[in-house]
This record gives sequence, structure tokens and C-alpha cells, in this order.
Amino acid sequence: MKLTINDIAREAGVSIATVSNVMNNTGRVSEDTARKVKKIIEAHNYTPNISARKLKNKNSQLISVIVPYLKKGKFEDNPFFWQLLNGVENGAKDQRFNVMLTGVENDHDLTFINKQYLDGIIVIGLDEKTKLFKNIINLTIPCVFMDSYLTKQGIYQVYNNDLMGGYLATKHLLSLGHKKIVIVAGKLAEQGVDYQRCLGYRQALEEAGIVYDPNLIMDQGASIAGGYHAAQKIFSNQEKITAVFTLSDIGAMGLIRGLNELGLAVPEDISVVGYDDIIYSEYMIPSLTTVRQDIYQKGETAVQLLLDQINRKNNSNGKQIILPVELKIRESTARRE
Amino acid sequence: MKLTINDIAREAGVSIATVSNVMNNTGRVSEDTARKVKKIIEAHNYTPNISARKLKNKNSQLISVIVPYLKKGKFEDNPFFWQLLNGVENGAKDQRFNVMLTGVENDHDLTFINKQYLDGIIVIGLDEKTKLFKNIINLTIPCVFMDSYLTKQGIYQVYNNDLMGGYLATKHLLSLGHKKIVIVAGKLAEQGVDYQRCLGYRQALEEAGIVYDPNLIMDQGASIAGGYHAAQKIFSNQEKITAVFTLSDIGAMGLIRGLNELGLAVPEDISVVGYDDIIYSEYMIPSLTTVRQDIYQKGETAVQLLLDQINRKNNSNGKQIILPVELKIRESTARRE
DNA sequence: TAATTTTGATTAAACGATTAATTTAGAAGC
DNA sequence: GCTTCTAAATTAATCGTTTAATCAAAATTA
Repeated sequence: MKLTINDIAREAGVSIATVSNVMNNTGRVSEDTARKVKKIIEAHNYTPNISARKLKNKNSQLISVIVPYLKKGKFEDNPFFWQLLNGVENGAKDQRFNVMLTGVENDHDLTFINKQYLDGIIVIGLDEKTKLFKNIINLTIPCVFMDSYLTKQGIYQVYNNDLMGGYLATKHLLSLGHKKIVIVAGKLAEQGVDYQRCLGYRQALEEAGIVYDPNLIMDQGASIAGGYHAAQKIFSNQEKITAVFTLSDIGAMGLIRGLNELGLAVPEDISVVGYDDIIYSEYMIPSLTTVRQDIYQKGETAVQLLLDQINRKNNSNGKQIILPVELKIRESTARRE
Repeated sequence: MKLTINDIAREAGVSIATVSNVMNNTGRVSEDTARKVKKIIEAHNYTPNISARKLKNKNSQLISVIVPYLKKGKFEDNPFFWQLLNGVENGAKDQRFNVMLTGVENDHDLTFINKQYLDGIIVIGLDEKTKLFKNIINLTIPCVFMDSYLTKQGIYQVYNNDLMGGYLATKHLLSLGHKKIVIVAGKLAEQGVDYQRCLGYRQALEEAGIVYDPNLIMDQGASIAGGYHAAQKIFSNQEKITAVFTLSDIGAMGLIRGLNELGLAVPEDISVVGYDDIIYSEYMIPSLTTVRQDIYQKGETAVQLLLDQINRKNNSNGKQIILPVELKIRESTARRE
């Protein structure tokens, strides 16, 4: 049914070794023979069986993007991941790699990522202290960690300049005259992006001579519902809050909706800055001032870093790539009255 | 280095065949032996080499979701796909299947499918007339087609009741007194979902005794930018349009933004109905009246249908599953003044 | 007890590639 | 003409499983 190397060899009147040599350009075949074999390969659109090749060579042309889900069955509503996955898939395709998506829970055992099955993985937002991290490291397969600030030596990481993002957003709000700026964060784990963004926030405050008030940090969840619920808290807060820095655009979306329902207008009553610049931010009403990161490009970068690692296998010096961020000023922020 | 079945067999003092039989629960092994072997497998955390298994069995526990992209390098901005993929991944995980994502262009060669020994594929929104469709059919691997209305016998399909969705949305607008209702569609290919939704629209018009006017159908693209640009057209249209039925929520999002910029308020000046009920629709300002389909569940359903096919292999009767839709009435529609 | 069946294990042949070791055929050197 | 060298092809082993074909021992039957 399916063509094998034997079929090609038979038709070309050569041995399978020769066919293999032709395919792998080992230079051990005469030009004439090579041409003849190639023609037959072309004609039948033959491609070698990856499993067989892998059994010998130990590579599968398959990588996985690992998303530590909150819970099985729970839909992750941030389009961030989708955009990222598009970037990864696109970058991988260029080098004829395929991309798997795997959602895992935090204490998941990774037997399903059989060591011999994947050529590499990209892991998003993982903390070094988790069991999952240890399990992944133990796999000793090429790996790129994205959006986490890990201290372990010799690993590959990609993230945006989150500290700068936090700094820029806060500085912008400060420049508009805001003093009481709330942060609505996802989880503030020390190795997460939100922690860094908060550091940037604190740095900007400090430069402006404003005392950091931990009560203004809300650890609410980065989801759309998280933002929505934060509105209530902000509304009932005694202090006069005039600006909110939400560490995700979807959180900002929920927040603005929530504020509206409580009779607070954005930006007239409260200014809001988001984070990510997902595609919808530009089209929201009001359009969202936000810290832009190029998510698609981040995906491409990560896959590139991973494939580099896969190709020259024994280089384990590790590498960090920090991508730039940019403040996009739109309608959701205004001068404090 | 890596443990093989031989190591386990040696340590257990049995043959590799016995180890294999233990792993695959063939029932050909005595309880005592099985227990002994299992213990050793456990102790070493051994997992069989998938490539070897694949080579023998020609199955991979791997399926792919195929998204016919518009173009390579172009990011597909509809979160629909992400939600769907989450559903698929979740459903697949239950049965220990992994999920690949593949974006293909219309004339893409599909060799990767054989190479990876995919056990099955889910294809989204594909037209029967395309070359890609023919190529896929020729592969003769288990396949589920989603969101297309194909006429070929013996194939498996999953879609929502799009005709009903179109009907419900239109009926709702009619009941609010609207007469000139524009449709902003993606592509109106005969086998696509948008075509069906338009049929529903026409049916509702007919019941209300309103003549169908093809000039009111805009074939603008279902993207957010498509909706945005449609606003201009609607604005400059001479006829007094009071309502728009956008065949995607993100299109509606772009549209509402566009209308706003042109000084038209939703729903005061124009009512807008979307389609999909993505998670953001509820949080938009105004929140979006839309036809809800449970995308996550659709993903789960598709994967279930696919795995059924994979498991009892020779049943090729085909099957269609039609999932229900529901109208969600929110703020973006109002009675015509 | 001898013949037969059942049970539980082993042997060995695939699966489809890669590659080290080997063979063959010409060409070159003397 | 004989040896040596080189280029180009082949042979055969190997990767780690599954499974059909066997086989041996124990259990059952006559």
C-alpha cells in the first residue's frame, strides 16, 4: 500500500542502501545513479517512514508546546496562546517540523511525553519549584522555557522585557497625573512575568517619589472574569483609585466591562492599561492602551531557538532571548482630572 | 542509556515477548509473571519506545487538527480555533491521544500525514471542490470534517445547525422591527457555514414577507478587519440600514468599532447580531447579541467521532452530527425607532 | 497409563529505515 | 600482465517493538 524504500530500490534497480544514501546526500553515490533514484522518488512522491528513521536516528521531526493548564476541561480563554501557537507552527513548518499541543496539569507525570517521541518542547510559564519543572528537566530533551524567569543554569529561555513593560505602563499613568494605581495581576509567583512587571511598576513609582502600597496589588487572576470581579473591589475601595494597570488585555476587557456596569466610565473616571496587545485591544470601545509584545514573533523565536538546539545537539550553554516591548497609547487612558 | 524491553526482560528473567504481552494486556501471561514484570516496569519507570511501536503497528496515538490557513505567515485571529483546539485536545487526552496542529494552504502536499503516521485528522471548513479535499480523501485515513456541508457519501461531519442560527438571528431582528438587514459574511462558498446561515436568513425574511435583496449581502471577510471595513460601506449606503447580522463575533467587534468611529451608535442607530458567542462577546461594550455555538464541545464531539472511527476501523458508513445553536440576546440589538 | 487439551512461556520474523563492513569493477602504476 | 588503489555499489546488522508460530509442561480425559 504505502511505498517503502524497498519499492524505490526495486524500481531503480539498486539496493536500499543506495536509495538511503541518495536521500541523505552522503556523497557516496555517483551522479548518474543519484539522478535516476531521485527521479523515481519524485515520481512516486515517496517520503521515508519517520518511525523507522527515528528508531535508528532518534529524531521525529515533532515538537510540542506545553501549556500548563489550570485544570483539565477548563478552557484557557486567553487568545495569547493561540497567537503564540500560530507563530510556533509557522516557524516549525519552515524546517519541516510538526507541532503538537499538550495541556498538562501542574503535577502531571510526563510519561506521555515519551522521551523518544518528541525532539523538543516549548514550555510556557512554568515555575522552577513545581514538580512539573523537575520532571521536564529530567527528560533531558531539548527545551525552551517561555515567559518564566528561571535561575537554573544552562537552559534556554525566551521572554519579553516584562520589567520594562511594567515600567512604561506605570510611567505613562504617572505622567497623566495618576497617583493611586492599582495592579490587577494573574499569579504573582516570583518566577512569573507578572512579578517582573510589578518590579517595573515599583521602579517607576520610586522614580516619581511615590510610596509603594502593597494593598493596591490585586492578585485576582489574569482571566477575563478575574478582571471583571476586580472592578467590584476597586469600586468599593475607600481610597480614590484613578488608574488600573491590568497585566493582561483580556483582564482589562473584563475590568472595563465591570467598571461600566458599576457606573464608572473609562477613561473619564478611571484609566486602564492592559498588557499583550492582542488583536482585539485596538477594536475595543474604548480602545485599550496597552504594552505590546509581538506574540507571534515570540513563538517563531522560541521555535528557532529550540531547533538550533536540536540541530547542534551537544551545545548546552543555555541562552536567554529578551524581546522588546512597546507602549501603545490608545483611548483607555486619560489625564487625571 | 535508555531502558528497552530487553533490559526489563532480562531483569525479570523472562522473554521480551512476555514483557510485551504484559504491557499490552493480551491475557496470555499468568498473573504471577505479570505482577513480577509490572513491578520491574514500575520500578524503572520504563515506557516503550513509541517509534518502534509505530513501526510495527502503524499507529501513533496522534491525530491532527488541520486548519486551512489563508496564507502562511498570516495569523488567524479568530479565537474560535483556539477554543476548538482546546476541546479537541481535552477529548483526545481522555483516550491517551496526542494532538497536532497543522496549518495548510490550499494546495499543500500532505506527506506529513503519512510520515507521522497520523491515526486520524479533523479538518475545518474545507470545500469539496478544492484540491486539498481530494488529497485528503485519497489518504484514506480516518477523518472528520468540521463546519462544512459536504455531499460525498460515507464521510463523517460535525457542524452546528447553521441554518437555524441564521434563522433565529434574523427573526430576532425582524421582531424588533428591522427591515433592512445587512449580512456581513466571510466567504459564501456553497459548502460553507456562511451559506447555510444565509439560507436561514432568507427563510426568516420570507416568512415575514420581506423580499430578499442580494445587495444587502456583504462578502467582506469574517475577520475583525473585515467587519471594521464593512462599517464604511454600511455608512455610505443610501438605503436606510438599521441592522447588521455579522457571521462571526470578531467581525461584529470590528464592525461596531467602525460604526462608532463613523458616529453611529450600537444599538441606538444600528443593531448588530454576531455569531459564535466567543468568550469576549459577553464583555464587550455593548455586549453582543449573538448566536451561540458551544465550540469547546464541538471539538470534543469531533474527536469522539474520530476516535470511534479509529477504534472500530472498518465502519465506513459515515455520520453527521448536528449540534444545536441558541440565540443569546444582549445589548447590541434594540427596537428600531 | 496414554492421549489430548490447556496454559504459559519462548523463538523468530517482521516493521522500514541507516550505516559499518564488504565486495566489485575499473583505473592507475609498475 | 599483475598488483594496488579508488569509486561505487551491495550486504547485513541494527534500532525496539509486536505477534504468529512453536514448544514444554501441566491438567484433563478416556
